[in-house]
Amino acid sequence: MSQNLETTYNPKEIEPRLYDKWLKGKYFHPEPDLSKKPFTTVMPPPNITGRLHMGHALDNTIQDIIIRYKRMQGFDTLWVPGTDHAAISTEVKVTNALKEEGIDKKELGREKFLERTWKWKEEYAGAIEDQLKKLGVSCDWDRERFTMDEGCSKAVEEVFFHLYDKGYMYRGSRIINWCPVCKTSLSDAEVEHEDQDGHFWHIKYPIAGTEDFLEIATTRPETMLGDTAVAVHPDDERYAKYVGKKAILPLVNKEIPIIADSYVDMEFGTGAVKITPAHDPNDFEVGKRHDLEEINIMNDDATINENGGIYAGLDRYKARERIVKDLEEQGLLVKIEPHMHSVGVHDRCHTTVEPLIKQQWFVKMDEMAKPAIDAIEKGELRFVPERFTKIYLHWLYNIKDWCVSRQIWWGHRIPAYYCENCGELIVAKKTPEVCPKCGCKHFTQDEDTLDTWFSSALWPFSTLGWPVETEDLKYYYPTNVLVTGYDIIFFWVIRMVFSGYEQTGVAPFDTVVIHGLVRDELGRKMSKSLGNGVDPLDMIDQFGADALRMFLVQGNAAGNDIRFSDKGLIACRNFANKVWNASRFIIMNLDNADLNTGTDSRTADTKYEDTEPDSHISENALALEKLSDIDAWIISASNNLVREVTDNMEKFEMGIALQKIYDFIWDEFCDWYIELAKYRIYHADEDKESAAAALSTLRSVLAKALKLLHPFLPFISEAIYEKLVPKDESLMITKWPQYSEKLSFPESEDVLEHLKEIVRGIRNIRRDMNVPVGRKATVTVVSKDKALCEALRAIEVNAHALCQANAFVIVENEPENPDDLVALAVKDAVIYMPLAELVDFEQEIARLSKEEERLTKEIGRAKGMLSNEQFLNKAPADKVQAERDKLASYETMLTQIKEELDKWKKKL
RNA sequence: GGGGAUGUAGCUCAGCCGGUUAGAGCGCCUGCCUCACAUGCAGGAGGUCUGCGGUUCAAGUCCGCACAUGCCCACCA
Repeated sequence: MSQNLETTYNPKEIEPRLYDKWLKGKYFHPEPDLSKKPFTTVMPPPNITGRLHMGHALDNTIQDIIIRYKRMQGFDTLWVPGTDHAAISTEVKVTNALKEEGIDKKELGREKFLERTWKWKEEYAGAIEDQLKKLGVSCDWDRERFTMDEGCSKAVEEVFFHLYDKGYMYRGSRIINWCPVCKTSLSDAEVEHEDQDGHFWHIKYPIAGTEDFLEIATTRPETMLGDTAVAVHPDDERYAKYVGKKAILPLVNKEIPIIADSYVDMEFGTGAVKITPAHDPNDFEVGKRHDLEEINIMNDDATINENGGIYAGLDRYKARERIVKDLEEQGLLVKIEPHMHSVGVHDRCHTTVEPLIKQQWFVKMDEMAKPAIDAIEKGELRFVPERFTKIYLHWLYNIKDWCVSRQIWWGHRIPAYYCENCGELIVAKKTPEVCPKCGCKHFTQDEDTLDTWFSSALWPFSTLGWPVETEDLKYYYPTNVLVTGYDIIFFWVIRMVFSGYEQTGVAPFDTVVIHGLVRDELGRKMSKSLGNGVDPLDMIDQFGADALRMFLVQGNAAGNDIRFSDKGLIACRNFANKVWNASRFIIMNLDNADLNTGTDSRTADTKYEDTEPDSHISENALALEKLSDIDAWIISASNNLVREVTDNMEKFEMGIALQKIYDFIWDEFCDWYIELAKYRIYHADEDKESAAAALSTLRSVLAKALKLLHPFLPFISEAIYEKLVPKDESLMITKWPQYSEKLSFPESEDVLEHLKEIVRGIRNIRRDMNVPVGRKATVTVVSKDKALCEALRAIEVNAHALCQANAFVIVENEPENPDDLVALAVKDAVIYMPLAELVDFEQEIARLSKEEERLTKEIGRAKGMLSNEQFLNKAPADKVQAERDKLASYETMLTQIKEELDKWKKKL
């Protein structure tokens, strides 16, 4: 069969048009409205280093779902988009791009390099914006920001001055992480630890004036060129006699002190440690305690410098080889052991970092960490899911000062100047006129720029205008929710929180919604080197933005990783198609009805959709129409759905909320309600009012479902809604439905359940007895339940399609010739089908026996529970009663089954 | 070394406050081109909820231990 295009939803035609419509309607753009409550979120700014990946798609989908939901709830919603300059990453990219053109960065010079990088920024920020638009995000593009734009730069400066004045920003010579490839310092957070196979070299250090040696063990023999002591534990009796003496540093032939320090672990290695204060953070601390000399033996590219004597000029690893060889030749190498150890690498380029002593700018963290810690206890900040609170607190409790200066060009330049004459440091907005110390008029600005996270830390308020007290800042700040991945809690979330408290006195948001990573089909991280990345735009192109969005949130609990699969994506696309077709059916029939009655049913209000307290809904309105039990059921079910979805949205359980909508639309609405309503619609001439009630219900319930669906699948829901309710407005600004007691009809739900079981029962009898599909049978249902009988009429009129019946009879009394009939008890009803029209006895006996077994088992279980004194005494009354009811109904059914079985066995 | 996560159908995953017969999608099997949809419809098979112990009238759910697999943090040379 060839595909009929009209019957398949085609997102490509619809999505761009609707996004334009939204933009033109300015629906994403709010102005502070004091009559409303604000709801604000800021977008984690994507780096301008390249295209968006699945992680961005996930992050922004979640934000869009939240923001669309809140917008429909009537909040004045603001979502601020933007991009991040991504200092080191971008500098590396641009440098490489230049290199390919044969241009050397250094030769090009700072100014020209920055010009070039700004061009890069324009290009990539634009591409990112386009990509986000394809995803359907409803952020306010009029307020789009960039971490290096004028306002954000102003904020950065302001914060720098503030911290400097307070003494929280200081310049100091300390041991820092150095990337020899990027040639810049790094913060601790930018260093990743990797376990590597290494070696443990045992080396003899002769003790001056004796024949003795101290045997030390090291993983980095090349650093011995910078050794300024050997340390042992103060309680170590093996070495006590040497403490205070001198060791002779091999190769260098220099005397260094033997000191005692409790940092040394007696159990580990030989218990004697070489101390290299300039190239190891621990040794640095030991050095400070013992006032040791710090000898830097490395250049910025990790080659050995002039302090390394004959090894000068060698790369650190080359030097290691030579040193080991030389030690061996001198008989000072005792042994080499294999040793696993953890090595710090730069998270951007994976180069092994080198601890070096450098003059850098630091932010003092201990005081600023305090309010960020208290925020949790005071309830001013919470994580969803909650378990991430621990990670957050753990980092804060162990926080160290933040090295914020970077030796690169792309970034916010540090506003510090040095007097060219006396070196006096002046922190100021502009180049100072005169040195207050020496009167000199010549200054040099600090060459360094700030860590990229320094500006992102201010993002929630810098984007709203801070430090200027703008209307936006007053109204929209503090923001409400922040959505981000767990991998960036340290880098970003924590720094925003303490910056928010320090600069604005409040937490920058109250809720942090954490999501996981998108992995590939095999559970691996998506990465460039593996080549397993999936481009979200490709997926949107193939399946539509709605399908991608749906895939990213469905069936996933908050904070858990997601495994990408195109099969999952196809299932989501199929759902979109299902919604499309159900809607097509409804709209088509509404149109037909209009033709028949001469009215336009679509412009009428959707009666059961808008359930605001003062709306037109009333008992009266319901009574006026010929609503059947089935209509009442779907209205009631959709009403319950509203409550469930809203509850889950409030908890940020978006996966569950979507699942409920999915189940409702597909299983309840399409598979049952629409099927049951068909006959009434097709036979409108027989009963106009009934058809009208069905159509009205279809339209109302669909409209409600579309609203609930909209935050998740904004395009298709809007596309259908504009056809269903052709008013000049957008679904995205309609009211979020509310649960209403008036639309709750629990009895109808029971009736429906019963009815479903009857239909399934009939289908099952047919199947078990191998009745050919073409063969119709007469079905008789016996029941004294009035409501059920009424509801059964829906089947009666449509029995041919629903259960292949050529006749469907509902009666109160048992049939006179039960022996000639197959019977199936379903609660208070019994289904009879004539034996002559069916066939297989054995199948029927098998079916009944299976049922008998099941019921017997259930009765046993229920009886067990009910004979348990403890259960009767301790369980809540309704649970006990529920169990009694179950037992009674099982027993009735079992009796009937047994009679049936006897009957069939006799026939055999 | 510390912290946390995960373990449920063949696969990928849901499962709220402990309480009907543990669910979905995909895959598989059977039958259907039924006038919204074959991106569909009606059915079916498939589960010792990792294991052990505990709390409870009642445990996939809460607690403890064990095992397995990811992850994050950490200065052991």
